[in-house]
Amino acid sequence: MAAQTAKTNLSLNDIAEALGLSKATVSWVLSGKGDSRRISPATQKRVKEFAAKHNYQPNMLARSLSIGRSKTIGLLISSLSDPFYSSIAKAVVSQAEKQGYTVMIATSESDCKREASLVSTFSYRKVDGIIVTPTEGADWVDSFTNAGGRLVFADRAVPGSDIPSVVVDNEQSSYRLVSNLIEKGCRKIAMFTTAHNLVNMKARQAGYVRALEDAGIPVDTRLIRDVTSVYNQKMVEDELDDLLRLVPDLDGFFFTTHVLVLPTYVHFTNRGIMPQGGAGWACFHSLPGFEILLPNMSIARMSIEQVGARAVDLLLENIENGTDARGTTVTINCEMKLH
Amino acid sequence: MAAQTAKTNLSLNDIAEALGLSKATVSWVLSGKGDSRRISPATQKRVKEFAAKHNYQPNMLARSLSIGRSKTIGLLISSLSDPFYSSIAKAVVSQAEKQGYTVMIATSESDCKREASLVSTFSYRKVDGIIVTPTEGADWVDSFTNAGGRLVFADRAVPGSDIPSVVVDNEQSSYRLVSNLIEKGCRKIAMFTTAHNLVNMKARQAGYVRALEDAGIPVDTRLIRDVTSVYNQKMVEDELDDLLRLVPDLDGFFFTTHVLVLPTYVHFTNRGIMPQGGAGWACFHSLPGFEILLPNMSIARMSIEQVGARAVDLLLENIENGTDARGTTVTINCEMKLH
DNA sequence: CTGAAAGCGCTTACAG
DNA sequence: CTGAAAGCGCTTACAG
Repeated sequence: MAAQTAKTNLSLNDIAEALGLSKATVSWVLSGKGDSRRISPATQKRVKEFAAKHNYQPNMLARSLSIGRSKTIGLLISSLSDPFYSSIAKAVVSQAEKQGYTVMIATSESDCKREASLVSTFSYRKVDGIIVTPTEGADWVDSFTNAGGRLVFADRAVPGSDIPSVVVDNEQSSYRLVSNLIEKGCRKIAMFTTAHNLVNMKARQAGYVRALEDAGIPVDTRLIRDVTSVYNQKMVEDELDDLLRLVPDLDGFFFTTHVLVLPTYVHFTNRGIMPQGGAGWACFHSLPGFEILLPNMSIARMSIEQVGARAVDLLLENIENGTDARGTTVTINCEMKLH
Repeated sequence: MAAQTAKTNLSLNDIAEALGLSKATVSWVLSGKGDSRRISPATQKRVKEFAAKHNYQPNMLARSLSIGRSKTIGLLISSLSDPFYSSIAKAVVSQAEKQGYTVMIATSESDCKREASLVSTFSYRKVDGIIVTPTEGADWVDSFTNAGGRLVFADRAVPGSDIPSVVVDNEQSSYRLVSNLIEKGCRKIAMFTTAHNLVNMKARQAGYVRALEDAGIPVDTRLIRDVTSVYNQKMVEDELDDLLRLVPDLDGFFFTTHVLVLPTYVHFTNRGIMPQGGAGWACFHSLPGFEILLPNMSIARMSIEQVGARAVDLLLENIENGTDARGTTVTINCEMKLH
């Protein structure tokens, strides 16, 4: 309203000049070190009041450049459209904020060229460290850490690497899910999966196999189904039809991922096989609506938020203590909803 | 492996010294202005090779401080767990990246105190501009823009404000959804909503009302239902039961938001009212699984990605041209899936 | 109790 | 064709 020219923010220097003090003095009091520097209360008061009155905003760029720390971390996740990754992002952002850090975010789209280039962007921008859900064959890691970069992996660890990681206990949780089905009397339990070559998927399959073996049930490979494209309903249906044809008396279902559940639900319903609220089903991870649609399904709910939060803790710990936590792996247990 | 000390990144100065040149010269060639500055090809070659060999990474902090631009934008959304907002984030991040900008992200959790404080964090950090999905009564706007800050609103505009905004055409899309139901013969169309005081919800209700009026159907307020807590299944059910009791012959359903659909679906199914794949239903926005569960439901699919992308375009345009686009409102139309 | 000065790593008029 | 110098806005030994 008032015809005032947009006042560009004043600097430490402006305050110093206006008050007839040195930049140093102003800097000390504004950074809360006035008392320890034994600056007179009167001066401190003048400075603080002036700063408040004129709404002084320190320039973090300058500060960061000066102290060599930016209080910024980079987050590099595979995707932001997948609720799984956006949950990680949510947790990372909120945990970082608690500790006074701001997060820069980028998505690799599971492309390792992009990943490498985005990591280097973060580097340029002098983030204090990065958190990444690594793609297959990330080759930037060594050069990044050799240059002094701090890094923690979230969700996936890279086999053979000693970069600190926060992961979910895929094998054990799958084991418990499948064991639960067995306890309920299931004997012919199908395993429905996708992208079965990914580390996490392998671990889930291992849990499935171990549960069967521990129960003395032979593994029937006809029951293990990998669908290439989850979003191709036809593919899913063909796989299911084939499965039902070969093993018509299957009595249990273990989904290695939530995304396979709904297509199966619909196809079964259409075929007249009522899912009975998911009794005899078990699923890794959940989707909004499952508790309504499939109240009887057993679920291993990944505490994704914990993955994100712990990753931040681990990273900031390293940053602030100058450590690197090589070889550390934090394993987050799933929250089990068993029947 | 090699017992090499972590080589901290070299600076412009290091290069200059190593090559016996001035920082200026090095800076010119590395920033691609070597030719226009008429620096000898030989020198340019030496500099570039040296930089490449030693993997020189410019310090963006220093660069930003020097030129007064950070090539960074701030994104402040309500939440990251809601797919709607994470889609905005996705679009913003990818569009910004295309133009060489990095995004800092924060979530307001719809708390306007937090919002104000996070905006000011972005300010400190000297982002070139911010994109925000504003909460009710955002009071930081004037002081932010008066200080020269650039800003565009996404998803919601603030009534009475002339801050550039990118919004979805809530009223018109709702109108079309409801008109579609009417064309199909529905006459007693319930409207199921939540948080009906939010700008966007009001607009959707307005579209509903206008569609009815244009068709000469009187608005029956008993058909308009607002549920306070969407995640309280009991509340939703009570509201539905009450509705069915008062208007047992209702023949259509307009959901102002996708989150209300699944609870209704389940409750209806339990009550023996078959949703018939959503025939006679219309919904604002979608959820994964709807196309499978409710293939006959009409849907207004917000092009959220477009909202994010256009917001970035608008912001960067302003940043690079020094304009402010006051009063501009970009309206994104929904993609309609009608039956 | 406070200040003058150097430094963080860039950019960019200004000179020659 | 290239360099010396000032500046961006901070912090922090060092002096007194």
